[in-house]
Amino acid sequence: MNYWLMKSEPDVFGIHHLKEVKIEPWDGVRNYQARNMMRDDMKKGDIAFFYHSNCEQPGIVGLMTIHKEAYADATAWDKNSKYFDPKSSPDNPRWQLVDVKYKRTFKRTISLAELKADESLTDFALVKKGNRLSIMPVSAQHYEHIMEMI
DNA sequence: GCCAACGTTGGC
DNA sequence: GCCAACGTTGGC
Repeated sequence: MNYWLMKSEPDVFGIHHLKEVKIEPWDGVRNYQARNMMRDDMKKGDIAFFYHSNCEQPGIVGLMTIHKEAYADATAWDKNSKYFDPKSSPDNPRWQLVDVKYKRTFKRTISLAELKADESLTDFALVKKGNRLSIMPVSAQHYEHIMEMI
């Protein structure tokens, strides 16, 4: 069992959207490190924190599970998609995605400020300077600790 | 293979 | 809206 954190802008796709649709392909990841983690390490049943980025209160807002393991991201060869990438094609897909499934919304947002201030989380990738990865692994210890902060 | 230019992320 | 950080691109 692996734990993850996945970022999304709530104006584009927030946890309330996921709650409505239940299952969603996590499309649009165009970063190799993030792709590789989805492709190589994410397993069905893994748990992921849903993180709201680029918004009034950035932070962790809930939980989801990995519902379907990695497969090709078809938005990459859709010319009308904002995620279009001319270098990807159905024959040679460059990008992949997983399906995520809604699990729960926390009764409050665990803010980035709070996570940064927590001494147990100083080596958590999210709070490190310059981190821009939209998908990152979370250790079991960090997962347990964050769950106790709710 | 180097590196400058450029684009994106995302907090503030 | 600003800008630091950092990834990618492409000329050489």
